[in-house]
Amino acid sequence: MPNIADSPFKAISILYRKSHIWLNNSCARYDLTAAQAVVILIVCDFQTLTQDEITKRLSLDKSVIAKTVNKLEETGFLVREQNPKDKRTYNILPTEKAWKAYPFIQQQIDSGLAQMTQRMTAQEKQEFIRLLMLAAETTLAQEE
Amino acid sequence: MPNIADSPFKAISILYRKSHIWLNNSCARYDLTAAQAVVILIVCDFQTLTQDEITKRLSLDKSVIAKTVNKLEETGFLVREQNPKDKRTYNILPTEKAWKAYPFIQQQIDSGLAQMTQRMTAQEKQEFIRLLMLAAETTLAQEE
DNA sequence: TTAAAATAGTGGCAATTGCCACCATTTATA
DNA sequence: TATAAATGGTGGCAATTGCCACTATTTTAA
Repeated sequence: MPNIADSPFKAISILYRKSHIWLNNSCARYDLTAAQAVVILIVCDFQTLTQDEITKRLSLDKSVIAKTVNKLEETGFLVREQNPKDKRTYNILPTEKAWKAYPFIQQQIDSGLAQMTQRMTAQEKQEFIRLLMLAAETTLAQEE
Repeated sequence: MPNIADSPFKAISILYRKSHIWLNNSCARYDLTAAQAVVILIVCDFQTLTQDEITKRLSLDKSVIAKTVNKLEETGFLVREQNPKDKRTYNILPTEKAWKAYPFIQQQIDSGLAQMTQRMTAQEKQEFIRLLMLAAETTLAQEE
């Protein structure tokens, strides 16, 4: 069957779903799902974030982050600290358990990217990444 | 907040989710969800397909397609015909209602792409599309 | 300073998706 | 030809996500 990925819209869907399947499978050894791994990644990147900051950085609905953070607190990857300056917010912090998983998650995401760009030259790969991020930035700027 | 879409992995997630939100909103006037619209699109593209062919072309799990086709039959967008040559399969056909929605869906997908490539030159856009489809093809080829 | 608006977070519901076990039919093989 | 394997499709369950309505707190404005 030729031209399976015959439109950019379908291509984006395929890349999204496959990359999440990869991450789900590889993170299973840490008892983490892909969605949870991404939250750990970003919290470790910044050391501490409020839920709202995670929401903005991942561009997900705030209720989604609330649920994921909740789960990760239960499973001991994150802790919540009430902010005394603003009682509406929590500071989310990684635990030792999260720091242990962190480099593995980074590596898995890199290797997923390596897989999908396998047939590209180094220059094409670089351009692909640049254009993906430009498209995402453009999309986010249209929110308002 | 600079560099929100600071990784290609996040960029793909954002593009996937936002494009589906757009399609969901615009297709609401036809009482169609984004997932349903995509199935109508592909069935109209080929005039008739089995569920398995839809599955392969969209690279989704076969049970997902079964559920979506089922819904679209209920809502009168598709009809199933038993294949007399192979009693396991159905031929899925668009109804008049699907043909009416078809050009609109095509146009909505184009306009979503136009939005995300707004800040690209024509040449960059073309390259972006080429690389997206190359990445998706590469990903699919790794399935086996 | 009080009332209104904005902000941060929660919980419920529905749609999408993936995985699994399962059934029926067809194809391959011993 | 009988049996095993492959194929096409269904239904259940769980995770992800988006949307909405809601609460509590903080900020703004009258």
